[in-house]
Amino acid sequence: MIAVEQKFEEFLKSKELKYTSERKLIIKTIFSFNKHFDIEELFERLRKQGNYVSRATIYRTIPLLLQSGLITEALHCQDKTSYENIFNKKHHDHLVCVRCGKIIEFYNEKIEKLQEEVCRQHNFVPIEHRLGIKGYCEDCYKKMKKEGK
Amino acid sequence: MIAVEQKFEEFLKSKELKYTSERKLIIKTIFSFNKHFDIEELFERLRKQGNYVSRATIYRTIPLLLQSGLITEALHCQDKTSYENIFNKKHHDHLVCVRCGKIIEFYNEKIEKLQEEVCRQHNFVPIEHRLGIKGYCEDCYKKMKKEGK
DNA sequence: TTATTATTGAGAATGCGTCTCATTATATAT
DNA sequence: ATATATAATGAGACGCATTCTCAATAATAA
Repeated sequence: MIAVEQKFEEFLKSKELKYTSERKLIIKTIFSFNKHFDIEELFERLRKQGNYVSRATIYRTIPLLLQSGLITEALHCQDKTSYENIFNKKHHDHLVCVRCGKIIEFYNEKIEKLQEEVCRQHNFVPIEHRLGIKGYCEDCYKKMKKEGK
Repeated sequence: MIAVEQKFEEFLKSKELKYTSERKLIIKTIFSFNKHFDIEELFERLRKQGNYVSRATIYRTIPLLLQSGLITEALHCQDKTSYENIFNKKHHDHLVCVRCGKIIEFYNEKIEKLQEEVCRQHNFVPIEHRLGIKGYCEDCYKKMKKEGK
């Protein structure tokens, strides 16, 4: 069993919850993605593999994965909620292109440190943060200039 | 007429849209708030003032206020979308207490500069950014410790 | 194996937000 | 002022993501 499955199983056990076959399928499928995903994509991918898992079950499993720290809610790019695999991934923030939807991940140590400082100044105990910068990626910016917009 | 109303009227004029009595009521009401608000709160506040404006109209007015730069979408704290008055307000980011919902606004020049640098490194042209740090405010942290959690 | 309890799937229910359309209000030109 | 063109409104239907209900089933521990 791969590490992420083990971690999820341990999490469930600690809460006296059951590691069902549906939950196994869900976690395996999510971690075979390399990117962000939404509920419908996950549902479809499972179905195409021949593993039907009801939407209700998927919706019920997501909060468990969030709590166990294996996934996190991604930026609300358009309208639908999407998630991101963060198991064994270093924390990072995002540049989101508003034109093509491309997501560039970045990490800046200095920004992280400054955030800690801000929290200290306000006697605030941080749990997590989210920094998203919306704008135009290089390609889209060039295209826009060509189109004279 | 106060400045914010004038700015909204000018915005509408520039788009050949009409400055209706409903839009006047909406903007007056929003700017009599000092804080963040959601659609339902706005609807209720208008109704209690004796100014019924349909939800449809409120929903149709919000994008205009966003476009005109008078309000901005706030962090998705719980589940529902909320907005924030930003007319004549300096940009700021947020500390959000996950226990009591308190929002602390902050501004850090160094963080802003570093973000610009990150964008430059990725040839990314920023439009806007959102930094939200979730955690526990001073009071809630103390209460939690007392309760031994 | 049995008992206990959590989990599942189907579909109903909820709730936010959008759309439709007939009626009304606004802005502009006359 | 009045007429004209067009945008805006409200009511309620609608769409869609998410949650809930409940009877049947599966997982765990004794």
